[in-house]
Amino acid sequence: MLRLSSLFVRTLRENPSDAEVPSHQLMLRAGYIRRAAPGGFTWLPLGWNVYRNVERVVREEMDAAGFQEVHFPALLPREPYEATNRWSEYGPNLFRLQDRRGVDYLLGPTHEEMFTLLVKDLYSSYKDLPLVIYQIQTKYRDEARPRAGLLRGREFVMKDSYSFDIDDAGLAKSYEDHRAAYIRTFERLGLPFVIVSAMSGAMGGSKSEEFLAPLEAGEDTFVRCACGYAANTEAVHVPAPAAAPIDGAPAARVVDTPGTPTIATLVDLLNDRADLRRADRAWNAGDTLKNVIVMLRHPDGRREPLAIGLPGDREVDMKRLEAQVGPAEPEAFTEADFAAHPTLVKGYIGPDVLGASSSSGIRYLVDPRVVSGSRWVTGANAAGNHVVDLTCGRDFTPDGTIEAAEVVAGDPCPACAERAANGTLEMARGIEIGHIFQLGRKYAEALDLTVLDQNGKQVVVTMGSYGIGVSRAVAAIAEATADDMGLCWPREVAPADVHMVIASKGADDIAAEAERMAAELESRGVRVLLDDRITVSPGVKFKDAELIGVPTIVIVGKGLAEGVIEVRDRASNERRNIAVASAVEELVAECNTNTRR
RNA sequence: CGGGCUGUGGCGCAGCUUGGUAGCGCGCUUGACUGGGGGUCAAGAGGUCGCAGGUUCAAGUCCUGUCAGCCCGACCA
Repeated sequence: MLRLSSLFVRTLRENPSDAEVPSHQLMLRAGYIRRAAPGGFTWLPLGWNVYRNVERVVREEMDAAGFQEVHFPALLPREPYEATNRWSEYGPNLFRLQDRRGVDYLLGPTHEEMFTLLVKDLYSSYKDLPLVIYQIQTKYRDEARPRAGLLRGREFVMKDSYSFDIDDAGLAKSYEDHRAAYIRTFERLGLPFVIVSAMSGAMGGSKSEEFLAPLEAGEDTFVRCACGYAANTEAVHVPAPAAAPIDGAPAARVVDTPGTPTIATLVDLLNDRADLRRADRAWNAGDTLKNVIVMLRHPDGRREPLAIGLPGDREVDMKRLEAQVGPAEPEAFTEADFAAHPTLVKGYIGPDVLGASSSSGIRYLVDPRVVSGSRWVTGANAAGNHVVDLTCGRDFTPDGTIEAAEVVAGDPCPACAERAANGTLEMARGIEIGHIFQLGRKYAEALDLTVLDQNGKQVVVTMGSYGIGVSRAVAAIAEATADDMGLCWPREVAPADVHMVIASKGADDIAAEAERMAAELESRGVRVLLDDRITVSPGVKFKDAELIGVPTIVIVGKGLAEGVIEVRDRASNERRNIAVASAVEELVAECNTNTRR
């Protein structure tokens, strides 16, 4: 039994000024956590209690799925990370340190290498596979900007698991097993979530999905549609409109458009000039074809220019672009680069000089909306000149398409488009609480993890990695369930089942009866947090109970004279009186309606 | 790493413009009253004003530097 008279906690009446998001504010105010370092938090008894419950649920679901728990050190040697290049690739986000002899170590940001080596150490036959092992471990990442309390720290707890399979079909199965286990886990945690497809980045065709808790405090932007489609913005495939016939399209003509280096100035000029005005409607930015040049830096250091053609009403989304061109990294096209490519006239770049076989030789990829037969106003490769009715497939042929344009609310939903429906996308924010990933053979190859197959041949193992942010999930649950009175935990993770308030001076008959009931509840497996403080007024106790957020609040007070106590549901705020005689029975039943322990 | 804001008892803040005894509310301690919604009264404890230089007879206040926190952006297996 927890007693508020002795519990190591101090609730705050006001929000600390350095906390912004609700979960952070409330967990500080209710005495669950204290900041200990930039991006590092101390768990106080109430917080640690909740943390352990979340961890227990995660562990139970992993075990139930047949995954086996192991535990690595957080302090790791450099060599394995050297083999996969991540010692350098991880960059400043990696916490590095040296021992007394100057030997390099790191604090593990994630453990793919170590798991791969462990399996290599022990296993060598296809008969040993499939295998899934996991750990619940403190991770370290030197985040440039820790924020929002537990939501992005530099030290946090992650459940990371890794699957090892002999072939792609096995990997797909392991992946689906994890997906199902994650769904069960988050449902038990009472955490609302959406599963969005994510980009696999440098890994090519591998599959990856994120579990996002759809909450404003989240850092991830995703899109969703009423039809159920949801995706990370990086993974959205823009539906291509139907190609238009080229025959009959008006001939392209170059027009003099002085002083129009930007889309806005160009559109204004088109609408102002009688000879250029459209008959059917005004010109808008979406009628123009903007050609953006970026420089790609390949892992080997090679730099390659890339031209991206997209409708003028859209910006290039750097995250979407990066996801497309990885492992190369896009950089700005500098003045020096322009100088090295004199055919490119800044502000007036047109498709004529773009493309692998053009005069510039620059690869030219366009937005999927630039389909054959579409007509555009675009640069004429001379300062102050644009070309109108330049028709794709007749006047220019791009080298391919690229998903690099920003996605905005109201864009057509790709899933709907496939079945000729017309749903539109809305933008939403989410907290990434889980990520499942078909890694493939990258780590197994780098670290030479092979097994013998049925034919006695060495084959490279294929892997998946799967993460749940355990400490982050605590904050996400707080965020998802809190209301304007305070925290409001689902019973499964709450620090107690019943918060019993003694609404009297204490040390009297009322207190004695409360003590008796609390003890009996505990003996029946109900976790009780008893507010037995004798010098604290009832109002303070009620406020604290609401702030602390235990799901059932029981008030033992003046009703006792009529043989009743009051029971309140923290979430719904419903209250009712129950007879003292049957109180324990009723409370036991109430606390078991949600399973736990 | 860029932009903005902020550092004054455990928490929230005022004081800084115009340099001169460090203040308020909450919390904490003691006592009395009160006892179903952060109650009342009285008496207390607790702060080298983020840090380091500088200007000055005198710096929380002015100047320079630096560190830290928060927010936005960049970054984020």
